[in-house]
Amino acid sequence: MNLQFIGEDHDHLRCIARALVNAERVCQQRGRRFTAIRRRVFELVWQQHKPIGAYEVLEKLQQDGRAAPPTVYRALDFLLELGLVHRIASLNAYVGCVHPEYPHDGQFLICKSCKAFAELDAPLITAAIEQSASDADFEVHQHTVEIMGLCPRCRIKLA
Amino acid sequence: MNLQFIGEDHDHLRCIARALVNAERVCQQRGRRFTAIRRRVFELVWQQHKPIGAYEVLEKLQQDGRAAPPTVYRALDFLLELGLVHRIASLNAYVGCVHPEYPHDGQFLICKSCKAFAELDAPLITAAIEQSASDADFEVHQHTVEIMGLCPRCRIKLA
DNA sequence: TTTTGTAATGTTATAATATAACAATTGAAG
DNA sequence: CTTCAATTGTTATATTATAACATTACAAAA
Repeated sequence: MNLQFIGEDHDHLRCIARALVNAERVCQQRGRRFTAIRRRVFELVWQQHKPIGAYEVLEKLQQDGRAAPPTVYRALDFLLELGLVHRIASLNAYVGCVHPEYPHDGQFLICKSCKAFAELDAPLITAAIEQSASDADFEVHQHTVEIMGLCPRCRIKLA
Repeated sequence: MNLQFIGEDHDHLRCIARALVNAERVCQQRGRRFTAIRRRVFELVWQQHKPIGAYEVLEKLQQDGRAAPPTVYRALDFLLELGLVHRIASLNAYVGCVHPEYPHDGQFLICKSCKAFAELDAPLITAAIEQSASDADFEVHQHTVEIMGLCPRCRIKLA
């Protein structure tokens, strides 16, 4: 399964709304509370279709009132645990997960120019990783795949 | 091409010596200076077959005399630029590159238990990434692949 | 409905990782 | 030698993340 980069016509309010419904359902299914803070952090991460840093989330959260780093990191940790957001290790940043129905490692295309990202869940990549690991007699628990380059739109713009 | 995990019989002094010769050659070919500090940092990164943090390198460097963070980060940046070491983003740590003959993105198997790593350069993974990116009309510049799990030895030990 | 225990959040401080800015030194090429 | 660029030294600080402990909120038992 494959998510492409979003286009001009993307209805982001609808997109966030759908993500929120998903998140609520996931929390309910797992018996976890989707508290006000968690919801707010989740919305802030989704508000841009770009990776966002924890301290950037914090700043936005502080516009609503007082908040300190642990508040943000706890919420992010919670969302990560439930697979509602992913962490981009190479950027120290976070993105909303597009299909949190089941836990998974995402694979990410990230545009160096506009910072837009797309989440993949490419069986081909996963299979290649499993194959290579198995050749080395290695047992895979988790993988990080972060692909940097130019998104379709920026390729054209910068051509 | 594929590097497996090292075994009991591994002659690490020889291994480091070979790496140093490689590094010297790479520097010479590219007209860059392999200074005392750079050499020392390179040795320290190679001294363990595990990822090492910048501040861990710093501590060891300080055993020789005074040193501050920028010294370490500059040396690491230099070595990264020449492809003599790789950075493991998910660990904020560094590893020696096993085949610095040409610049490349490594792919890494990292044991959660003993922290040993193996560097892959698996065409299958690279091809899968290229394919997936191309499907999304994305132009790949660089990729990060970090696979966490259990190495062969720890699989047995923990079984 | 009070009690009570756990989960969640608040708060302060600090750890861990990384870079900026500028001064001093070194070393190779002219 | 001189001079210029690369390298290193030094101090300060930015950025990312967590520890530790106090307080609050909430759901379920009594």
